[in-house]
Amino acid sequence: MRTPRRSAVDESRTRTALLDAAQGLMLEEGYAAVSSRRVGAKADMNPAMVHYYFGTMDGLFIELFRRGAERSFEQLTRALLSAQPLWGFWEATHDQTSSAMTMEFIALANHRKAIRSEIAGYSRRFRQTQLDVLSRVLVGYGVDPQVWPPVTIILMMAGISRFLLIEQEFELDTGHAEMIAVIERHIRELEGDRVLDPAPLASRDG
Amino acid sequence: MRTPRRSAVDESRTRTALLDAAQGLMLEEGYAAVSSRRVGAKADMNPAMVHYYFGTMDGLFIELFRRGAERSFEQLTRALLSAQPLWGFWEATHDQTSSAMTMEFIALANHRKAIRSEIAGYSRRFRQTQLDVLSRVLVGYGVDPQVWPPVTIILMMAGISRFLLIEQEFELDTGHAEMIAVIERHIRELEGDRVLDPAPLASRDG
DNA sequence: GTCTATAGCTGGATAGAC
DNA sequence: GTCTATCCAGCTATAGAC
Repeated sequence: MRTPRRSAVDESRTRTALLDAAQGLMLEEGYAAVSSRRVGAKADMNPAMVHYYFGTMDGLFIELFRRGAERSFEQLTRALLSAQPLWGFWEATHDQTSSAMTMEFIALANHRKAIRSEIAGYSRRFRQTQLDVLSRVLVGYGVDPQVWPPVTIILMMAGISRFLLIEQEFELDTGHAEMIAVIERHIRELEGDRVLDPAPLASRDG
Repeated sequence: MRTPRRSAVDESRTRTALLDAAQGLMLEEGYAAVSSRRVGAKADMNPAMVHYYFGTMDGLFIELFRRGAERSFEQLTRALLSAQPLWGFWEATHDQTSSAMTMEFIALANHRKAIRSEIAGYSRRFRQTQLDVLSRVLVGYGVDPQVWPPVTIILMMAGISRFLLIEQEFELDTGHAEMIAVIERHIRELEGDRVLDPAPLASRDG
């Protein structure tokens, strides 16, 4: 009997507007801009609403993190279950918004301990899912796990992708095209050309 | 006739103590903990000293960033000019303190524009130096630049290293050992076993 | 160079009216 | 659910004594 995932208050339009406002501020000006007053102003609402819906600012941050994480997890799952899981995963790691939010939360975690454990928990879950699916996929492609353990391929793609995204925010792009080309060459060797919007398998031949 | 690099005020003990205090706070509690009051308290000094030495908080942050960047640059140069430049570079990317500070400054840059251009400028300089040296080195090792352009090797090592460091701060280490093993296996193929504290070439048979 | 004092602002949180 | 009013804390920055 845990807390129900969705209470009445979770679905309120006001609540969603506050989360949206907080996310906007975080992306545009960093987490330090996310104050109850500024969130209220951006959502055209009274600052006191933040406390009514989330209690404390920590509460707001945690709910915002969870909302984003759940969305990313759905995106990840869809990517991994598609016909080209490697391509899907690689593209999922490019999500600019999600990556920028993650960076802010990582910085936040330094002085908000509740955020820290939230991030750690979700990260474990993400990694496990990636590993479960891609381990099977890579073995299927004939990649020798002694030479390239699946987890290293995941860490490489995730790490490089995030690094490039961060650099992009500073208008640095030296070598980015070459880096992407090298990675995609390897993906292509395993999984063929990227097929955009591939038809679901079930619909083939009706 | 630009501003001289080192004025009298630059070498003051007080100034150094303030920078040290700011750095400590930043690492322990994140950039948001770096206020003139807290820096003053940590350095056992009056908060007004911060404004005397740095003018504004932005001034403090910029000087702190530069001090760290200069130190890292010296470390990088030493690593690249050593007998095993690839090993040296790889190890330089592991600097926990430097990486954590960089993360904080990246987050800061989101709402402090002066920081943003400071980071971009130094990053370009770092990348250029890495590229100049490692391009020659890798060609010397016989790495085909058509298949593995030097810049991709740099980006891979830097990106992966930072990713692992971030995860470590959240007590995540799944696959880290395997990832490091794979990278070091490749470095070893090019540059042999790591020789710790190698004697300078000049002293051999000297 | 160092300190006190203080102006002026922004923020978190709550009580209580409606 | 929403809003007003308010308390208290912490912050930057400056003026001016020593």
